[in-house]
Amino acid sequence: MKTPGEPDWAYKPESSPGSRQIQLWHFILELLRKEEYHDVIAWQGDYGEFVIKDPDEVARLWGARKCKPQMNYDKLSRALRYYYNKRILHKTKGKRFTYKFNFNKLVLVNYPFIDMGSGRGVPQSAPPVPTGGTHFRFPPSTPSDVLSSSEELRSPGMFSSVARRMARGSVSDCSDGTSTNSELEEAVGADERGVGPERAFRGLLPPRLPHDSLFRVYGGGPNPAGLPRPAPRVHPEPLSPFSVSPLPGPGGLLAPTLSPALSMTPTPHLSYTPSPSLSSPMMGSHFSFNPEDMKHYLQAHTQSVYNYHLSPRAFLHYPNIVIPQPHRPTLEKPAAHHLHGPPLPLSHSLSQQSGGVDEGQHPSPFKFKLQPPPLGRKQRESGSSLAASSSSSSSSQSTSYTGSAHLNNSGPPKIKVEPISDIESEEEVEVTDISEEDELNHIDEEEEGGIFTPTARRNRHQLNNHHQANGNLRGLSAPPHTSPDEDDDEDVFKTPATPPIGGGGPAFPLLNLKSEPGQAAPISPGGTRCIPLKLRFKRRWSEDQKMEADGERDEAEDKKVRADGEEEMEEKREEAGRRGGEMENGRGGGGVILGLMLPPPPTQRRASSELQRATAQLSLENTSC
DNA sequence: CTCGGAAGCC
DNA sequence: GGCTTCCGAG
Repeated sequence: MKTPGEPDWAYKPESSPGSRQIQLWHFILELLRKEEYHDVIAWQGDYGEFVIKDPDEVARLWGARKCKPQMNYDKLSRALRYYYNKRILHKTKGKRFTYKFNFNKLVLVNYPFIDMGSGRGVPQSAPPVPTGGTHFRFPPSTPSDVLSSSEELRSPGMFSSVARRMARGSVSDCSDGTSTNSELEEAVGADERGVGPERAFRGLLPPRLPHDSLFRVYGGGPNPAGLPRPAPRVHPEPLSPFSVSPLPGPGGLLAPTLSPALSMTPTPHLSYTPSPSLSSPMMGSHFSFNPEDMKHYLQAHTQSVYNYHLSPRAFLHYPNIVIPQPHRPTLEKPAAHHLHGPPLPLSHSLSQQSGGVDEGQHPSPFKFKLQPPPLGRKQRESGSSLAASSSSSSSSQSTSYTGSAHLNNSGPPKIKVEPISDIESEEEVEVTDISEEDELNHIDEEEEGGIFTPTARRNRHQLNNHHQANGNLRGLSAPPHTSPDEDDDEDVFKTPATPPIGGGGPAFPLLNLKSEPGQAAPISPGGTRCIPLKLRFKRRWSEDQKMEADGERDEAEDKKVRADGEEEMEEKREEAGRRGGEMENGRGGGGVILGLMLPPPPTQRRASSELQRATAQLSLENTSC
């Protein structure tokens, strides 16, 4: 029953956050969102960056959760390091016990309603993400559930069901599973009574939203038009890229919960953002839920980090959605700008692209897995030889975009956009094919989204090449040369977005370019590859910039604030990602991930708090062991 | 401290 | 697959 494209992992219950087999990163997220543990581990620094203040304690907690009394930081950190290759995390160099989630590309859109931060304390660095496992329990535990998951989304029941699950408590104890959680429980417990989780959810969402509704919600529905939102981008700190969720008000149904990520997304440059959002006075008139929005939304989900092991599938299928080719409406500007954000960040690009391509075709986009192929340093070093060959060859086919993308990026980071065509193929390919071509794609993916296919793995070394590839892509073969090193990896992380200036536009826009006719008609039908992407980008970019103006500025500032070598790069990318999430291949097929778009920081998360509480129960630790 | 290979467990 | 455990190296 699973659709062809869907990856197995999507179904895996075990990996789900709430499941017994909680994964370390879920656990970390969980701890991060609990105020109780702020002394032990907390967000700090920029996006997704967190510091383990008390390594031993974190290890202890982890050990407790996993019933591994022997756990210690050394081991835990090994596990964390293990995520480097998966692109889930990376180390913040120079800072002890400091790691950073790769939210950049990963959009946490899924499970939007999950709010992350419970604590108000949540900082700045906290991602707007749903944190922790607690919340996301979506992943069905059983196959049947899985199936249902999709249903859940659409049906009214979904939330409730979710809530129920949550209520049960995900954390299990080692022993039977029945036990509840200890520490957390208490904390949460009290609140919960007041509002049951279910209630909370329901409150958030109207009981029976058709899926349409949901989307609407996300899209813009949330804020009642009137919410006065604080200035969206107030964000003052560099740290808070993720801003906290913008939740609308308390009563809001959804809003809050709904993905902050989505809503927040500034998407400045998405030009055509559909922002239906209410808030904008201009458009406020009616928000109609556009297919685009949905699309965006869906896509976002697709890409979201959480997809990792969660099952996004649900989102995938929306056959009906047809995306018009968008184009950027210049007019509105993303109004979203501010607050609400439609989900779009990614989408636009995606939508356009995918719209055409993907969606229609395959619903299941998610092919991407986070795992990248890690090569060991050694391997890389030694491996260089291998790498060269395959990568180069593959490129040729890639569609124009790909190549173009590279070109653009060539400078600094490498970004790559997948070609649409590839995408499709990719889906299938992912696992199976590994032809040379694929390799390129994969590589690209890695850079962008961090998705890796098996193939990629093998050729990790090739990654080294990618740089070259980028340059060469269009061309074709990449020269062998390796420049491995950690930098690469990092680059990879960063890579995704990179827009030159603020706009991430360029890179992503590639896609748009395609679709956008209005502008410079950049692409001529046939020769996409040949076309001077740069020019296109440039134009596009300029437009975007105009549009983005506000948003960008902010971001720029943020960047300034920080300025660390690498980090800067990353951030840039990140930003790009956010803004431009567009680029990534939207098609789902590929797995691209996108940047998350983070939005401005609204602040409220009251509603969310309820959720949190509800979820809180889930518990972090089981003492039962 | 941090990294990552290798082996092993579930 | 996702760690856990151990460990040598930087």
